[in-house]
Amino acid sequence: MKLLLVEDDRELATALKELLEGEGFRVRLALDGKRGLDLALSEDFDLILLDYFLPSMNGREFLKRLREEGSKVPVIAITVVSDVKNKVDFFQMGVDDYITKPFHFEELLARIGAVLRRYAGIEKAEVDLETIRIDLNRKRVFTEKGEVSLTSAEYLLLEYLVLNRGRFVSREELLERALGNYEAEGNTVEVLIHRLRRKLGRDVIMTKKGLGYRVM
Amino acid sequence: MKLLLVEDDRELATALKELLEGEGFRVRLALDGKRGLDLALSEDFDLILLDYFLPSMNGREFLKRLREEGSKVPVIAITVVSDVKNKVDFFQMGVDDYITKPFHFEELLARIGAVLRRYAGIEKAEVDLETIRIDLNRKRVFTEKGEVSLTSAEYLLLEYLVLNRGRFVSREELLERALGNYEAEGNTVEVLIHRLRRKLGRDVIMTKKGLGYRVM
DNA sequence: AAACCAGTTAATCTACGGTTAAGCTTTGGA
DNA sequence: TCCAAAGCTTAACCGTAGATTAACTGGTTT
Repeated sequence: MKLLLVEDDRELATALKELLEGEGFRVRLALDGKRGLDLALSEDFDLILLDYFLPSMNGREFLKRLREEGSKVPVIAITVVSDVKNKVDFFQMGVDDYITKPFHFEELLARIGAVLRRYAGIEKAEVDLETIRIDLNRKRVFTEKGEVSLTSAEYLLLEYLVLNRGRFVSREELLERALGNYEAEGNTVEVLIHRLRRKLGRDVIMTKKGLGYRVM
Repeated sequence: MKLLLVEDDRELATALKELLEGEGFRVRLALDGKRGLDLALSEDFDLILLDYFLPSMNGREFLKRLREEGSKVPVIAITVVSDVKNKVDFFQMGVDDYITKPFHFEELLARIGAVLRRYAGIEKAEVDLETIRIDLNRKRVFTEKGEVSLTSAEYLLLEYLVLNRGRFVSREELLERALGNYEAEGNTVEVLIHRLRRKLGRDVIMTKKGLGYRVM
């Protein structure tokens, strides 16, 4: 397993590198964003660990360029504070997972393991419903008519419903758990459900007044 | 409400403790798994918050030992992995809920509330009657012909009758306890019973004049 | 700076489902 | 076997949860 660690704090970087190598990973180190990007594009890595607040090039910029070049390498972002408004913003950038500093090394290992497993396809990767099929790894959704393109929020909502299929999920739970929005206000969920139904068909998601939404 | 917080990160632990105490909980703190387990087994707690990645004893081990000793205290796991595979594992280990770091305090509060409520209530599972089967967790009802869709009020009525099966329940009791309507007026219950009978079959709910309704 | 995209908000519309009402049927005591 | 009271059935009513549509906003792209 070949990892790329992009981290400007030399001390932390070398410490992490050694620890990861102790776990059997091969680790390349880049002390700034530009070099990191060059490396990421010129070599094949299984995973990139990216400090999100690099002085030279921040994580957002890094990710944008990386994805523009067509790279699909999974990325775990290292952030300082969870100042991200909600999950949508974050995952929209193409991050697979994130961890907040300071963290325990075990936590990082667990996340690396989870992401790698996800990408290796060891995890259950697909869910087949009556009329739709969902690729959980690639985050793609297919109907009888072919693939449909969902926005981030639409996808998160659908995924949550599918992973909890069989039971009714309340609007509040969807807002909080699926979208990560804790100041539940407004009818966002209703609008997103409506859009999902338009794309997937009317009968994939059912409503029960007072209980919430259910798939299947 | 007495909580046990098992968390080795001293900073996070004390912060959480204070926040929880601010919410009116009594909180005991254990900074490692062994001490946590001792406490859990020697005192009565309403709920345990367990960091799943303790250095000394991990969550799995903790839970195994806890349950081996016969404790039925509900446990909320604090974890960093967020994949579904583990969700199943967790619940198999006897975890009631879990929350992934980093989390908002409000979310933790919500989950604590949910678990406590669940435990305060009647134990729920599945009830099999002669002709119908009821999944109390998912609020779903099946007859020989397949699933029937009940409205909220219909379901509440049926659930109450089933949980009190064998005895006659008066119209007033149903209205007040099952539906929560304390200004008993009109014949709502009769209409709902009628609709239930139409959906479930005539012989599931029987009437005794002057006494009320009964499910066997 | 104009156009675009995606999530949220706001305003309006719809219909679900609990309630009411009115007439019908069954029960069981005299 | 009568007949009131209790319960059943049906249809209509209507408030509100949810659906729908369009406009808004902040960020990003051209």
